[in-house]
Amino acid sequence: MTSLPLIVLVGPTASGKSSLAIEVAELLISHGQGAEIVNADSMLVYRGMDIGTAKPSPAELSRVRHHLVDIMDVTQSASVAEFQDLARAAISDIRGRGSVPIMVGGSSLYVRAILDQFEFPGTDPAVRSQWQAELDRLGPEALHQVLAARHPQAAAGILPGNGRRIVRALEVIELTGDFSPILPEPDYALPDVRQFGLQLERAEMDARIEARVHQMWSDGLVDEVQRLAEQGLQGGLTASRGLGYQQVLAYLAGELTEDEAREATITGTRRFARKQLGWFSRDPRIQWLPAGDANNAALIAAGVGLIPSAVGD
RNA sequence: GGCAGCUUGCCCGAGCGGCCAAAGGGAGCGGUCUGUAAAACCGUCGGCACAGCCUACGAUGGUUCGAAUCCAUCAGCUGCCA
Repeated sequence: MTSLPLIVLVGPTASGKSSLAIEVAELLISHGQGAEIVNADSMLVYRGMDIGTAKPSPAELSRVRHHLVDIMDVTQSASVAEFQDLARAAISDIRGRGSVPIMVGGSSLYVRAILDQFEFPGTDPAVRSQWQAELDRLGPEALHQVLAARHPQAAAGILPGNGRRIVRALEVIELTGDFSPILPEPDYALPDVRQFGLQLERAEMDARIEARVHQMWSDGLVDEVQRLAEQGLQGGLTASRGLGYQQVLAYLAGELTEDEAREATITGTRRFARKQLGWFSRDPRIQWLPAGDANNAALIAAGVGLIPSAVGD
């Protein structure tokens, strides 16, 4: 074959993306086709964040080669732009050795940044921290005025309460002279991309999430967070915001009871899953499959033409 | 058993005679998004035949032109007294 497809698995948390990826990979491997998994999840990259991220177990990870898992300390900040580079590099390496890359992602921005025509203006820590300081001093509304004075169009596209985006816009304007708050149209930058989404009903999704969070607690999430806290988890911009981690940190700081932390993790995860659904449902290129269906791996492998279809079509 | 307090919309919680369908928060629902996206932000949020009406502030009955707000009785919860 001339080119190998890039299989992309998306869908809400707890829909079974990670294990399906392993299944698909193993199925391909059993047909003599190499396959490797690329993680596109901002939390799985962190070493030590295992229980709360529902990271595949060491045994599962050893069954199929995984990329971009356990590559950072919790004090480092993962960022989309960095992910874009790392993931694209991993994908082309995998293809280079004749294997099929299978990417698993939970957030649309990360997935699209990797797959689509998507360019990020640079960043400068000094400039950033200067505007961040301004934000702390003036508050978001006042800073929005500053932005409006410098670049009315950018300001128009950002709500006055959204301090984070205002800071970034000011940073980019200072660096490049311009800033566009508009997301580009879907347009693949990589060849042969095939996106599959796992779909499930809300009630089912909510039930899975709740069960999963309870499981995390009994698996020792609190201990895990305690351990990570000793490594400076609170200081990590991204890692400390992870669902479950954020809440347990609040519990350990005495701001929540343990029960409240667990409940907050459940509702937070539910909200996140709904947002994921929203993001992905707007991408018409995704082909949807029912989550949990035993035939999914075969359907995907056959669907991209890598194994003969068992059902015949 | 006696005394004191509490009972508000899906949840938490303010209100203490009219301006109350009832502040605020959470959840839910909808939306935004280019270097923290498991983030940040915004809208909506009792029902309907919708500038009006209906239902609603533990239950029932009263006082009042008018009550979530005052009184009485009942029910449940909490604290002190045994």
